[in-house]
Amino acid sequence: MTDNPYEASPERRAQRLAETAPTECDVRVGRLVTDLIGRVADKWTMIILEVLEEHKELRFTELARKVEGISQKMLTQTLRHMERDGMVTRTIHPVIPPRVDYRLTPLGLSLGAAFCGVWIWAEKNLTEVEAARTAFDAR
Amino acid sequence: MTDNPYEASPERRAQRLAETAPTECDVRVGRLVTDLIGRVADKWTMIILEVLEEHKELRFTELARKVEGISQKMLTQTLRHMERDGMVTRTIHPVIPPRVDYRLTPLGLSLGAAFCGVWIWAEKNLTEVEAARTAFDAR
DNA sequence: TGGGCCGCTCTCCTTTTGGTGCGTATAAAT
DNA sequence: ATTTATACGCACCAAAAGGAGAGCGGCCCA
Repeated sequence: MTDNPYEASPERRAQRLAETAPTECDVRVGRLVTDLIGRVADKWTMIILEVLEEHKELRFTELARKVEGISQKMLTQTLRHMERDGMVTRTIHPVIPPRVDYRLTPLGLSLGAAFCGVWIWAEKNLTEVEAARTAFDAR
Repeated sequence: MTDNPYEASPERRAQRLAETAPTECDVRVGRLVTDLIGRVADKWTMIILEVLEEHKELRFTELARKVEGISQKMLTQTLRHMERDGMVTRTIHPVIPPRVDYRLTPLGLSLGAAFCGVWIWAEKNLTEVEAARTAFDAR
C-alpha cells in the first residue's frame, strides 16, 4: 500500500456527497477503522471476547481451557493486544501461585455488541453463503 | 488450527446450555462468523466491498486502479473468494480484449450494511482506543 | 530433595501470506 | 511484423504468523 486509497479520488468523494451515501462514515477515519477491525477481528480475539462475555472474570489457565486450541503464546499475545486497546483489564494478585484475572471493560463489551450485527447477518445468511460456496465449487 | 474450537469441549457446551446463553447462535454460525470476519478483516476485501458499493459495476483494471496498491494476484484472489461466497457476480464478455465486470450481489450489499455497526463502533470509540494505547505504551 | 503449580517468555520450526514477474490468447492498431 | 491492451494463471521468493516445547521464579507439600 503506497498511499491511502480512501483519499485518492476526488470524483469519488464528490460521488459520495452526491449519492445517498451508503455509509455515512467519515472517509478519513476509514483507514483507522480498517486497521482496528483487522486487529480486533482475528480468530482468537473474537473467541476470547465471547468467552469473557459469558464468564465475566477468568484467569489465564481458565481462558486457555475455555478457548481450547489456542497456544499459550497466542493467548498471551491476544490478551496483551486487547489490554493495549482497552478491551480487557488485567489484575495481578501477588499470591503464591501467581494469579491473573482478566475481564472485559465497557469498551470491550460494546465491541462485542457491535459485532452482534455481523453475527446476526451470518446467522440469517448462513445457508445462502453455504449454497453459494457449494455451487461455486461444483463448477 | 488443528480443529474447531466451537465443537471441542463438552463442558463448554454444557455450560453454554446451563447458563442463560448470551448468544443463542448455532455452532455453524459461529464458525461462519469467525471465518467471515477473518475474511472480511483482511486488508483488501473491505476496500473492494466499499468501492463496489459506490460504483456498482467495475471491470478488473478499473478495480485495480481504484484500490490502488493491490497486486493483480491479490485482486484476483480476493474477488474469487468474494465470488465463491456469493458476494459478487462475475460476468465475462467474450470480446477481443477480454472484459470482465464485477458487481455486488444483494448478499454482498447486506454484508456491507451489517459491518456498518462495527464501522460505527470504531468511529465512535476511535479516540478511546487510541488513548488506551498511548496509556498502555507509556508504562 | 524434588516435584508441582501458574503465568508467562524465549527459542526454534513450519505454515501461511503476499508480492514480483513472466507467460498466454487474440485481434486491432501502427 | 511488431506492439498494445486485457484478465488472468503459475512459479518463485521473502516476510510474517503461529505452534511446540523448554525454561523460570518462588513457594508449598511430600
